[in-house]
Amino acid sequence: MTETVLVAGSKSEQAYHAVKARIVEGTYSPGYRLVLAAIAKDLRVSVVPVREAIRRLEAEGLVKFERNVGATVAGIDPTEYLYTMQTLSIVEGAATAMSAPLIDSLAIARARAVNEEMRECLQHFDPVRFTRLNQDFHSVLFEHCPNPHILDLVHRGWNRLASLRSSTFRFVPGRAHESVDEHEALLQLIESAAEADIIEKAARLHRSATLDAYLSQAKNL
Amino acid sequence: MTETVLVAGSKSEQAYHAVKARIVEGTYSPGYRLVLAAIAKDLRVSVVPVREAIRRLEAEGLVKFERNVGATVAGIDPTEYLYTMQTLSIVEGAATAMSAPLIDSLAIARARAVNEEMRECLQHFDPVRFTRLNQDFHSVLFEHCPNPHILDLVHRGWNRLASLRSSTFRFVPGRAHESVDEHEALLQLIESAAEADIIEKAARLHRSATLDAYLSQAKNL
DNA sequence: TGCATAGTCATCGTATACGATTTCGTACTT
DNA sequence: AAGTACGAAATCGTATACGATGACTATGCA
Repeated sequence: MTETVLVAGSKSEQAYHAVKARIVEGTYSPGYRLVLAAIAKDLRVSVVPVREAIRRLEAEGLVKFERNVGATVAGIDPTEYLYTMQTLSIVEGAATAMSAPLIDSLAIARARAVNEEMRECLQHFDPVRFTRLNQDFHSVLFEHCPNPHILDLVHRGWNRLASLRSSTFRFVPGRAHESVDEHEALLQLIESAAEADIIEKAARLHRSATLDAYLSQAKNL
Repeated sequence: MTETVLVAGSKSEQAYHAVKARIVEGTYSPGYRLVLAAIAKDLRVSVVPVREAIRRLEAEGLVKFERNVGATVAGIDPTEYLYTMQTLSIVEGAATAMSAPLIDSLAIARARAVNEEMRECLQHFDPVRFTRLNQDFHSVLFEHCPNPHILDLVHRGWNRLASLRSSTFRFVPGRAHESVDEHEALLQLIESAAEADIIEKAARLHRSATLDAYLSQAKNL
């Protein structure tokens, strides 16, 4: 398995994807200090493309940047988490609703299969695996969204959440069960070609509920 | 009046704001070819900070970038316009709804005053002025949104629309009158502390209606 | 002993230089 | 006359180099 991506195009691209990957997979955990020279040496490029990469990641909110000081991996303080989830609930809800009429029965079946895997996963609960399946499931639902801007916003939201090291469900394991049920309900709405409004609201609430669970959990700490 | 901004901080910042300003105010119109060296010479800096600025603008969608070819001011082909308006309808609707409970009566009065100006403006219709007032009006409504991510998305949407040279209402003057009425309706909803759902839907429809008007207009060309 | 200040080190910010790629124009061939 | 191929100019991409800024440490004074 080659470490460096082959199709990388420009060095800036390479650097961008490399750093992003390390953030998402947790090699660079929140608060990690991103030193340009060090990354450049590591990737065998000069600092210039690395700078560009960092700035792009900053624009996506994965990295916090301070002039003349440096870049750090954006922490997920609880406030940020709230903002991100709230934003995602809105854009993902919209994306799912817009996507729904375009989802064929094959894709529905695929999503349902993933959801069944999630249900099985409830037995020997593994939050990390569960979270990845969760993303897979939702991807099927919103990926057909015809508006690329909205789709992009959804992706950005998921990316930011991914930089939470492991998983939302580590904090709120109780949500996992409900989550699976709500997924099935969502699928049935889509199959029955429900109104866009209805689907949007369901998708939005599904996410808000996870956020609420997290918040009431956090309050007890 | 000094041409260069004083608080500009880094050269990258300077370049970013300078180029952005020129795009928004129309000095660089859509399709304009942004040549790094030329801009750098013009701003008395080297190309490196200009590159960074361009990349940031690319991330915001104001600039289209092609490897080894160059950057151009993002055109507003009708499709892009549609996507942007659709996205804006969603995030602005949400922002307005979240903002609504925090708007005090003073701000309401201010918004109403702006709307009255718009109504007067209907007599000797000036699309550019009308559009600016329109932005002022909506700013009052969504600016209190407590979620900075969502607010940022709204601003980005408006910025992209601003790079339309003059005005939406140049194309759909018929919408102007209805628009003013819908504004008043929105204000009354907010004053009466209507449910967030209701406000969100109203704000969203208000924008979609403009989009629909544009689309049916465009179909006739 | 504690705080202030100066000096050094790490790191970022920008300029300049050169190599790589694309595009456009011109000349040649069919 | 039209199309293709070659070459030159324009522009981008990256590396290296140096200046600027902020952080840390050590030393001296209160």
